[in-house]
Amino acid sequence: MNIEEIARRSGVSRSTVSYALSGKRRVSEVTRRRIQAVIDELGYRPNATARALKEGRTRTLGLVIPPASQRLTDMQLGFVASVVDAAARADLDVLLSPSGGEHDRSFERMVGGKRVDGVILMEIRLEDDRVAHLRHTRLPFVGIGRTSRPDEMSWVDVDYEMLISRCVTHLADLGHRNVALVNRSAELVAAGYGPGHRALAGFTRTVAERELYGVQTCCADDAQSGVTCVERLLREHPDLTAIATINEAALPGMYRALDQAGLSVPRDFSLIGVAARHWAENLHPPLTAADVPADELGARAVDLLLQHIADPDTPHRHHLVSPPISLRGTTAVARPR
Amino acid sequence: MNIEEIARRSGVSRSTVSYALSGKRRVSEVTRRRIQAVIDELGYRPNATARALKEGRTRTLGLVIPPASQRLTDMQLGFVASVVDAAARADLDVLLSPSGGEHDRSFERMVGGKRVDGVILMEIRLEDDRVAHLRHTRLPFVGIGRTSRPDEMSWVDVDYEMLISRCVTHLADLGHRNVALVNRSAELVAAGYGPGHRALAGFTRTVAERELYGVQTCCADDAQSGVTCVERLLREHPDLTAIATINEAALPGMYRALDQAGLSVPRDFSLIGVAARHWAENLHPPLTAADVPADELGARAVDLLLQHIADPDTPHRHHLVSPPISLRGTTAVARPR
DNA sequence: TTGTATGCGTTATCAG
DNA sequence: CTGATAACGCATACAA
Repeated sequence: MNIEEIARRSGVSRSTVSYALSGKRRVSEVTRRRIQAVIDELGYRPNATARALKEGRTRTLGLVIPPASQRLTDMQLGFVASVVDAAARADLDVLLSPSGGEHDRSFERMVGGKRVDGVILMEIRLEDDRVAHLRHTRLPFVGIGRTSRPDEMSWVDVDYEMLISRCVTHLADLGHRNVALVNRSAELVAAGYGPGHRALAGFTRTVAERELYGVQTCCADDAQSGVTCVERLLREHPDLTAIATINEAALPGMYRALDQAGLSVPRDFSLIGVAARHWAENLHPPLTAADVPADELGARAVDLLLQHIADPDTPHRHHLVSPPISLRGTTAVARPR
Repeated sequence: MNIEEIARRSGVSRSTVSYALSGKRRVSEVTRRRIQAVIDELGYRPNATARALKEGRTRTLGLVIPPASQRLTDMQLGFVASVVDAAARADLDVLLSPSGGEHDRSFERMVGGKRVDGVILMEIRLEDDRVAHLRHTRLPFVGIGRTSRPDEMSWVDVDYEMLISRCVTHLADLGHRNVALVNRSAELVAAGYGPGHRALAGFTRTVAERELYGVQTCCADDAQSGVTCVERLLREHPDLTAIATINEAALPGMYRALDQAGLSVPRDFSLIGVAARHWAENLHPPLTAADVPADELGARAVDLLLQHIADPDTPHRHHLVSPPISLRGTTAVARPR
């Protein structure tokens, strides 16, 4: 059933039906009523595809997420949820593209096929082919995360460098002299994943400033890796009294390893990090952490994207958040092991 | 840039370009080469919207998820990931609709606007308006979950009744006589959420069969609620020695409450449940649980949906899984408190 | 082996 | 206030 059918049954032309629906030109009250009655009776809804073809826009946003195979972190899930939510508030749908590498089929379909009016890109690398590609196509897009050239695009991001710096400062203030950074996976960091690099930069800088002894290690994004990673750290660096981390997924394992090493948190060992609030609160004891406002970032990303869609010449804008550290149960004054 | 432009620049007609691309009729090698060269040079990709309008299908699957505001459980996230993955393998995209209630705008857009070739429905209630609506529109759909009339649709589901029954049996075998069921949220159960009702049925039945004392309670889907819920259970039912649950999100809080009550798991108190494997393994100690194979279910749902799309008259099919309980660290022989 | 013409369902312009 | 009609970009039946 299409607009033609409604028109016929209402005894009017297709254009009148269209205008009755859109309100873009006056339609007499009686015919409007008659049309509406037919529409209600048949349950007619305009075909979105035909409309998109005619209007040149799909009323759809693309969301590029990390490949589904690797489980999304709680923070990433928060981004997805808030993007979908914000889009729904603007009556827009969200098309998902699970694409990590550069020449991904679903990404290509979405962008090349003009399936969306704009794209939100997650898990951006310092050098990211997808960014180059999107810039070239002139399709509006916004990053949750940024490349090494911040001015080339609009983005929202978490200031990992600042946050890890604050974490180290907090540990130093508590008297910790030997601290470690547990980063994201080696693959991710090797691929130029921004947060990994920026966290390391913040760690290195602050360790130097406070004249601490610092060690950095990568760790795969899962609990088991968290266990082995912390076991190794404790073994190879017996003086360690604190860990800072940006690796949410490894945290449960890190807790477990500390527990099994007979170290009580925070009495014997301090733990601090950057994480989604729910994640931090759900750990036991709850993690002292900079709570990333995933909701706000996702909503902001959608806002920025909508601006670019409305006016492609909108200058690039950026939104860098550095939420304060919420003191919970996992940091305390240093105590030699 | 469109197919017309490619045709002009290649000195052929639009249809020849189209056929060169689709391979649906012979095109001489030379012209094919020439066309391909132009396409490569301009980076042309057929417009997906126009193609969808012409072909009458969108190459897109709709995935209806619980409203993003309420955080998805790990299991639900697993479903989403596996659906997206399976769809990508079939070169299909996934459109997300965060819709809980009946008259949701995004759901209506997706279904009424014919934006998708088929729908996968999550978090189905025993009586679900969306199911009725989809049946009425004759749009192919598959449930992850099922209504009270299993034969009215195709679905995949977890046999919560069976699984909770097995959990209770396991507890009874260990000598537990006073056990509790921690269900999903009261709102969800009141709304007729299937797993909540079926878990309760399995619990009630098995408690009776084994002549145990059983108590059931709802609990909101978050850690804090898990804490208060277990605190209350321990207070009001001092003889309780074990809990079975299907509430993933509450589990961290349940652990915490037991810990704070001075009860060591599993020595003083047993805990068992139904959960995604990663979730169970990440808890500390790892939860003895029936591991829901979210990946398999999501992939199966896509399979079923593709069959219905290919042939709308395919009879309804069902896939009910009841994975075995993985013994981990949280159940032991009953010890009176 | 290739070209022409039609229609998918809308919206919007032009005419009345 | 309303109707006829031309696009939107593509795929395909029909001609040649």
